Amino acid sequence: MLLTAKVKEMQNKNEVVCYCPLEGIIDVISKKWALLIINAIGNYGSLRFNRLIEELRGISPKTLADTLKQLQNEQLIKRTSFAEIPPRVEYSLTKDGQGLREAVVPILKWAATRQGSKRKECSLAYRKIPAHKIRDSSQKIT
Amino acid sequence: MLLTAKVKEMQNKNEVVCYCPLEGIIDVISKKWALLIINAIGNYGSLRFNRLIEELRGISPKTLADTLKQLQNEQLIKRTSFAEIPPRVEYSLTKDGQGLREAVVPILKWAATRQGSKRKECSLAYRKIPAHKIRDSSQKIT
DNA sequence: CTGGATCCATAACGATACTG
DNA sequence: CAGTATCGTTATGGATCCAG
Repeated sequence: MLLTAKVKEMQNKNEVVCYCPLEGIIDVISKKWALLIINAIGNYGSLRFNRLIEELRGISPKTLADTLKQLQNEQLIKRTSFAEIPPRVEYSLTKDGQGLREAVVPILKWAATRQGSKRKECSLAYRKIPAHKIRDSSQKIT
Repeated sequence: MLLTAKVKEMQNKNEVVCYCPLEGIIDVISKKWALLIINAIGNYGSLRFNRLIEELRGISPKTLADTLKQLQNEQLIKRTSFAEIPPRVEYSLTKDGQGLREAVVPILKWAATRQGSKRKECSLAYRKIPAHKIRDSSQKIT
């Protein structure tokens, strides 16, 4: 049996999962700050630019701006700007963004329990970043 | 209530998941080929170097070698070399590696069903790569 | 056959200063 | 406040040739 035919048959039986949908997304989730940004916004419901700078201790405004734009292009976050003085912009998760935030949890749990992780405490690098904790969205911080 | 205290309380109740275990791992899974390599090996049980080159159409030997080394350091794959002429080396997944392979599936499924994916077929870039299909490990290809 | 060594192009990321 | 502009550093991946 040809490989392609075999794959097709398995796909019909729902035995095959494909990496194709990841195209584009893999470029996003592989970015250093992307998941942390999505999580930070998810933790609070919505966040402003400078608030994100504080949450993601160590990120530069340029990097944050770049990443936010990509996340918008992928429709993972929504940007809402208010015509006020001083200007105000809020970022929140789209439905897709919330979905991604939840889809990542299995990996986190796997990483937490695997053999290689001897760490009990959070590492210094991450302890400085409030956004490294995932909180249930029903328990938003105010 | 202080934020730190709040976090700790939620952690006890298992309501908080932390990104810290990802440190190190995030550098691995974020690499362009890492997930595809793990999946390719998982699809077959074990694979040789040049076989991987074929599966991952487009990867260069250096990139493959580099990535394989990282995956070994993270104990996600195991390298077995046989003292033969010509030399033979086989790569297989460790238990951790299999765990990661499964932990990724939710993200794949999320990506496949989300709004942004209008694609029915696999994109050209991925269609060329046999390893972009996840197969059940009980149905290895021979 | 399995890579190691070398060189190169590009992109990611950061620091800082500045603007509507 | 919410970014942009500019510059520099580093990390990543590819091409090619070579060696045990």
